[in-house]
Amino acid sequence: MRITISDVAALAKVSTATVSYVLNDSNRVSKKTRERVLWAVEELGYQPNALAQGLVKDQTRNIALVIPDTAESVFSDPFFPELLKGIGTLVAREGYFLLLSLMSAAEDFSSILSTMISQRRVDGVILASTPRDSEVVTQVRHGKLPFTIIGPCFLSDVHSIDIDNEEGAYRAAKHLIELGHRQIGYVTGDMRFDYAVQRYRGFQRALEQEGLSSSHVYMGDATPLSGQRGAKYLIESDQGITAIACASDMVAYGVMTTARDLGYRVPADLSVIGFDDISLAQQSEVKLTTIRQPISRLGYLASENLIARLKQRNKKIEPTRQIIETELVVRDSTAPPSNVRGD
Amino acid sequence: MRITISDVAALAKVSTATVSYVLNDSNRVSKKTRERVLWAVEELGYQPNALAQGLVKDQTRNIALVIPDTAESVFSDPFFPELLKGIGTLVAREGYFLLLSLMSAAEDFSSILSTMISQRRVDGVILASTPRDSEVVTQVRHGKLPFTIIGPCFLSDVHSIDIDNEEGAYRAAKHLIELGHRQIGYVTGDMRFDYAVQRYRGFQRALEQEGLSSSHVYMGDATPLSGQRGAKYLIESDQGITAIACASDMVAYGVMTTARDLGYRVPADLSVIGFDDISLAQQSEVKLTTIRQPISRLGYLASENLIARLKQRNKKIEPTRQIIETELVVRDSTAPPSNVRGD
DNA sequence: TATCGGGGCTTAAACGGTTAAGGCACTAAG
DNA sequence: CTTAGTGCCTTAACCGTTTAAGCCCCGATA
Repeated sequence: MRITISDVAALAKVSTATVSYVLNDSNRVSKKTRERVLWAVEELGYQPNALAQGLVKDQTRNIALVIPDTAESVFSDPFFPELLKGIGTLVAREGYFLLLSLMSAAEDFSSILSTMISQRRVDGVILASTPRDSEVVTQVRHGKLPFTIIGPCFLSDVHSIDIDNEEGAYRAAKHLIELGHRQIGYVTGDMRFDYAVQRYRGFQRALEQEGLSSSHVYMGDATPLSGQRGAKYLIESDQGITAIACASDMVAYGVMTTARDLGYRVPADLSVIGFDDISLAQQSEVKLTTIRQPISRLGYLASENLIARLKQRNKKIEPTRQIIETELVVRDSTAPPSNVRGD
Repeated sequence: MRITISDVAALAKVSTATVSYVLNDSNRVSKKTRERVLWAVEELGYQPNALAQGLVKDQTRNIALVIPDTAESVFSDPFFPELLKGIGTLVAREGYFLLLSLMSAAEDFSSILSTMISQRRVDGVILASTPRDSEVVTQVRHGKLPFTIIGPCFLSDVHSIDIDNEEGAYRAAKHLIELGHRQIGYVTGDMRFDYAVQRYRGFQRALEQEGLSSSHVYMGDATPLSGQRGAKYLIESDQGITAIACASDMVAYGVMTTARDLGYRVPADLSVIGFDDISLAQQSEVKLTTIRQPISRLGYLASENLIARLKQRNKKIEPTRQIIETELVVRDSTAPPSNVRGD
């Protein structure tokens, strides 16, 4: 049998109430008694039972991380581990625990999710990489728990945090234009996700602003494979494309390998720019120019937002939508096009 | 306020005990009453509070997944997401929830771990990618909870599951030898982990069995970067190496990129074989020959083992060590060496 | 001296379930 | 007509905490 508060109380020769007061709100107890209690706690190695504590306080100190991604992309993309790192850091520091809920693992995800919420297994929820029109958001909202969304979100009364995808992609395209490129291709991500749509829009805006054609586009799905196909398609369509912007680094990776296979040197014959700045991008033979998004920071801030609200309990905090800026990181995969260089 | 068992009892005009009996052990209640109770449950959308239930039953239905990896490797390696997939599948199916505990996220990991255990937040623990000599194992064992280890483990009274690393690496080397290679290099993983040591031994055994030199070795750390360095080192040492075996696919990836940079074509001038069979390996321009380890299956079986024991409660189950076989997957990155092909 | 105030502890009632034990009504057996 | 047995439900104790309310004692005040 485990050590309970009664064992401590007996050893310290006080009631369980006193022990509890010492442990929670210690200035109500005399110094002498408090020390005796703390000694007993130490002596027995007492730790309060989280369930009993939670039952009376109506809190679990658990936070759910929900990834309702239908695709495998969460798993092949290093996005997820990075995010987890940021979330895990703050959650651990604040004395919370992380309950992981992966859609891909479950036959009936929505029932598992609602079970988790209505059984009160968590105090709050972090929602990441939700596809557009996902009913998961509705469901979580219905659970009446505080929750924070990481990624695009168009609901006004919801706390969310995201990077500026549109602006990021705009900067990427702008960078290529400033290098002198005029025929620029684009390989999209999975357009069922809003981030992919937003990035595509940023690309488009930059090109149209300069009066360039933004029609060299391949619809991909965020995998390296779609990058390979995209590169093949764009290069072989033979419209003199000298640069390809990509919706993600993984896509850019695929683009680069195929470009090389087709005899194009990067960046001499073809400039490639990615989006994300995953660590792999710095380990490829041609270091990828990309748009850095602070993924783990995103996770950190989301947990911070959620935990702050959990601490307040009743006091309402006004819903916020935080947008984190991205950053252009110039490495080796982009250069002026050969005709410009020649001049 | 939430709906409790009393609300259901009131609506169904029975005592809370009856409701509980219906929900748990329904053949003790008359059909008529049972139906009325079930109707009330449905009507109110009642879900039992997990904390209250856990308190009296002394179980949480939470399982901890502990990754005490110090290195970043868990995050850059796709091993982790795959594992999660396997674990998540069974855990969800059995009505458990997954509590994630990542070392890299925590300042004081061991205190977080012991808190989690002694506060009784979980019923059991799955331990993955534990480095050799990690005190985490001791700590978990001290918690007196059932736990299962994924990966190498030399303790006899512990449940563990692993792949046959030694045999896998042996097969990889054997494959190269059978193709006709005689000068074979090896890039190791992070040798602080036993899996890396075991794989290295398998490689060594195969070569020594054939009377070949097993001294062309580069000590890596499981990253693509160390693969790049390893390739450079092995090729430039100029001992006529025609093939390189790698401790992991990520390493093999690095080896291939550098080999190509140095003007070696894969597999014409250099054969490369990996280990893991991660999905990226099939998306590279030269599809990687590798040793497949069923990572997600490993996770699945580990959870299966743990959950089976949780269901038994008191009845002891004899500790087992399961070893899963690996499989050679021949793709495009290996071929006979040019001198042999020439004949 | 009686009253009051307050510090410092304890008592006991929650929290929301489970489950052993008991009670009640009815039927079958002696 | 009692007794025993059985099916079905309820009562109440319990799990391990927290916390409002109460009690006791002591010193200060009137």
